[in-house]
Amino acid sequence: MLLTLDLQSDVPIYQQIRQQVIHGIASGRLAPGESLPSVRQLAADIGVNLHTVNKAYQMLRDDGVLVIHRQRGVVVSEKPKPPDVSTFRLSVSDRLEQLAAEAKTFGVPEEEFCALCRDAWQSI
Amino acid sequence: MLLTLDLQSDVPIYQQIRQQVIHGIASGRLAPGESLPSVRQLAADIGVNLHTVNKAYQMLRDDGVLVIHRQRGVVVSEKPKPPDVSTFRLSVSDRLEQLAAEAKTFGVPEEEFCALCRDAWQSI
Amino acid sequence: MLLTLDLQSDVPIYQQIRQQVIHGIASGRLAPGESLPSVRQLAADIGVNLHTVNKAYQMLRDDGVLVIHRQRGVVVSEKPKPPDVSTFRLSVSDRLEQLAAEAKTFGVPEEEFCALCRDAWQSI
Amino acid sequence: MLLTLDLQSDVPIYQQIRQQVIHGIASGRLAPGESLPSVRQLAADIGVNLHTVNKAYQMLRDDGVLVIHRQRGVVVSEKPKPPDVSTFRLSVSDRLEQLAAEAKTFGVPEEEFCALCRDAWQSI
DNA sequence: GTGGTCTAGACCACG
DNA sequence: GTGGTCTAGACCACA
Repeated sequence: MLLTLDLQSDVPIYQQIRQQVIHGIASGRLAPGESLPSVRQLAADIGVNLHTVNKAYQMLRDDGVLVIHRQRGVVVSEKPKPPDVSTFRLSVSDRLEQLAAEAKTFGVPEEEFCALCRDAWQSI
Repeated sequence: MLLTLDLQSDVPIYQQIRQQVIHGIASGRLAPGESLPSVRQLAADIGVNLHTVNKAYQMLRDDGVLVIHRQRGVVVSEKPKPPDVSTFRLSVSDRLEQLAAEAKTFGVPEEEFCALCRDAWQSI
Repeated sequence: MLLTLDLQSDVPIYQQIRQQVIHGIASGRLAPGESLPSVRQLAADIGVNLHTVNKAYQMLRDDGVLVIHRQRGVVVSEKPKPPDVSTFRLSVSDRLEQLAAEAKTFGVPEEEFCALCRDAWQSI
Repeated sequence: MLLTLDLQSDVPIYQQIRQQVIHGIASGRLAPGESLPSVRQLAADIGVNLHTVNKAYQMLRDDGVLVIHRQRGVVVSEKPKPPDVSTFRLSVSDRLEQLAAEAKTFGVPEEEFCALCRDAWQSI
């Protein structure tokens, strides 16, 4: 498992870690049941503080994506499910609508936007 | 023009203002050439700090969405164009991919994601 | 608002803070809409680190008990509701059953246990 | 005797063992004088570390729930009594009050809380 | 060795 | 001045 971080980005590091883990699961590079490096290990690997990694792991645990196993360490959950499905859908819809509005304002036609959406899914 | 802000949100207020202006333009509620309230006016209307409104307006100007005339005030640009089209496309693609990965991880199938994308565009 | 902490307790400090805020709300000493001291202020008052207070505040925000207002600071939510009501009920039931089992094992009869429950509610 | 452990829970395993033994006694599934598996036996059965089981047994012995004979092994005490009755009552009251405060804060009315208490006792 | 908790001190975004 | 983020280093509970 390799994470590519941009320490100069305005996106918080723990968010980047969270996103990359989610992307890894979506793409299949991280299989359910697979182990992730320990907090300390990952922190050392990517050169950030252990608390930063821990925060990302905690968020992913709250999201139901990771399971913090007392002996087996950190593993990918078998069935990642958000705590509240309907809230999750609304959140996705909101962010999509905002993205769509931005695209439309800047002259992207509907067909192209839909094409971008399909491409995004495919490129995972 | 009515802005609905959520002061309790973790999204910065200036971002909310920016998003709502963009949404207004995308939806047609704000036509090109139309005037927006001055920084002072809007700040007073929605009860936020001058600097906050100013920051949002500056960002929208940098995005090519607003034109700020010394005398005619703040007006919606005739043809909003991002400073760098290819950068803009990449940014949209990135955010879409991230959204798609999140959806996929949480069990949303591809067809439903595409449907959500279309709905998002329609509901603008 | 006065918090009484036991720094020697095995209960984490941020848990104690959380419990006392909840107790304060239940007892009416903290009214909805009322402001709480800032993270730094409270940390200084009770002599703990700011991060410890922050963790407690974040948990209470996640529980819907507090609202972190961008300008008004930290205030008690108008209608504290757990994110998932049914999960909350189950959690309370579980903890009650465990408590009941402990009481029964140590010879507390049913009537007395129920009396203790009523007393507990009354003494809030 | 069957123990159901949740290795993913944030509750320490030795606590889970302790709770389940207490619950077993309260429910009558474990009768006074009945034998429990040895530390080694139980550890092997449920697949945890020796020390973990030992810690749970020691706590239960300190609580007066188990008697550990060098030859007869581990047996359920005839009349489980906490070392200090008044301390025990206070502890139960404290935890009940905390639970009640939490319930009240999250909108559970008094009658329902009392009903939950009765249910908890019945469902042992 | 693992994660959980706490401390101390720092910089930045926000309003 | 507020909370958000990150770092560094420490101790402890758990297994």
